[in-house]
Amino acid sequence: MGKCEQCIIKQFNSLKALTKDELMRISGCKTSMTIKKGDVIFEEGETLNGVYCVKDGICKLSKLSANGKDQIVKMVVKGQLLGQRSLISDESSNLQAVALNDMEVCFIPKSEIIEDLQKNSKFSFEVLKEMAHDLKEADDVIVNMAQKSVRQRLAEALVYIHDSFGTNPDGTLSVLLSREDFANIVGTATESAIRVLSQFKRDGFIATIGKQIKIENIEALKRVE
Amino acid sequence: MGKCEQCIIKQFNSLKALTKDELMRISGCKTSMTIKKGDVIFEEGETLNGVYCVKDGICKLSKLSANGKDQIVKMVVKGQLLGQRSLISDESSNLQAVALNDMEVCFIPKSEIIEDLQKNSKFSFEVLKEMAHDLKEADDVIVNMAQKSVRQRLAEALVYIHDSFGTNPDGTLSVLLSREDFANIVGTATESAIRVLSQFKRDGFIATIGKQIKIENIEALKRVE
DNA sequence: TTTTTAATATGATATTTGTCATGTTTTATT
DNA sequence: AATAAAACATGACAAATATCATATTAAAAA
Repeated sequence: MGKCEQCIIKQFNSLKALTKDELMRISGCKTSMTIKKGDVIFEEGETLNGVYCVKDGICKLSKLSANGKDQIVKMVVKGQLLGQRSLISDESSNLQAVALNDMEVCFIPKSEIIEDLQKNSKFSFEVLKEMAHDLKEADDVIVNMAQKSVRQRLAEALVYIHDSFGTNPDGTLSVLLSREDFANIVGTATESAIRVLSQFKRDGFIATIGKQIKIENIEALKRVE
Repeated sequence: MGKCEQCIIKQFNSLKALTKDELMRISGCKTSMTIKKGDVIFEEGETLNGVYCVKDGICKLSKLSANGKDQIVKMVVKGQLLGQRSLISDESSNLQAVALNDMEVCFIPKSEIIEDLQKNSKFSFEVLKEMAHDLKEADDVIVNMAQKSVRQRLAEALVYIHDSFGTNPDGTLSVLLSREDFANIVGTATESAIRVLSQFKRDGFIATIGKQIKIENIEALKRVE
């Protein structure tokens, strides 16, 4: 089992603010685990007993709406933490987390991390900064959902996924999402998402290889209105 | 000028976690101010030099969308803080704040409060809890925007405003919003918001006295689908 | 490989929402 | 009080999106 003190992943999140001693203690009680693509990491309403540090892979955070559709609220990648919000509010999870890839994560028990949050103000300030960033992003998503068309939102989602999560050697998006996932990010019916993607393909903005998507003209996607 | 140590407002926000000494220091450098209804407290993109503690009144936080419409993201009332997010991220404001009532606020300079955030971990943990709560609410708004109809969103907005901000003696909502404000909360065209309100009136869910709104059947509004 | 199942795709149509025009009421100003 | 300006209201129509039906294709299982 790897040691937190030597783990490079923590450079990308607020755990970097912990002292060497704190990291050694965390290291001693953490659990490394592998999560398979499609597996549920935690359910909406579930009580979380700690946070996950994502060492590899990517997952989606979604919430079930009254109409039976899942809305994807955020995607969490390698380097980020998962579950901090619920931990801090001391509430059950507001969202469901499902792996989009095979993932490697470390689970850190609540008791250990809460103590550091309350004592190490450098650490809690780092977590605070991350949360402030997430809140800004969430506000921006609200405005987009409320004011932009499905076509615009889908174009932006493609650009976001391309820029944030990168591409495979053949140029296809490295995160493989179903058409339903795209619909659930954008907040529309699966058929509508498919129709818009088909249109983008006809326009030459994207190409598809099976369900894989390759962005052919990112500037055109950015210009979509 | 009032003293922070004796101010009851702070019981409603994270300032309660400050020590007596810290409060006395804050008290010495804060500025009390009155803001008139309709006045802009800060603009989107403006650099904030501190936080506001709302002693009385209410304001809206909104963001201008590319299509020229303002989207109201949150409302801040008596007892709450304003501007913490930008302060923590050390970025210019993502949102515009406009008073919906005459307001009384205290302005606390950034330099004073940042110091406490970094040194008093009890305080930063309280701010963290507030931010976590805001983030949860924002996630819920995203899901509503994406998955619910204008009619549902407007019904929920009325219930929310009723339950959170209360009513006048005559039963009308104590926060007086224009039809345009309602449209900007719900994320729809002003005409659409007006139409839905008219329908609610015809259905007997609400009554209107000029632009004032009185909720007649809150249960029916909660059941709207 | 064959069969079965799930995902993707598209047409037809209904519903929701936006836009523009225009009239009415309320509020502010002279 | 008279006038002007803003906010509210509603009709007519257009555009966007959802829904249902049904192919088609791709993936999984036998």
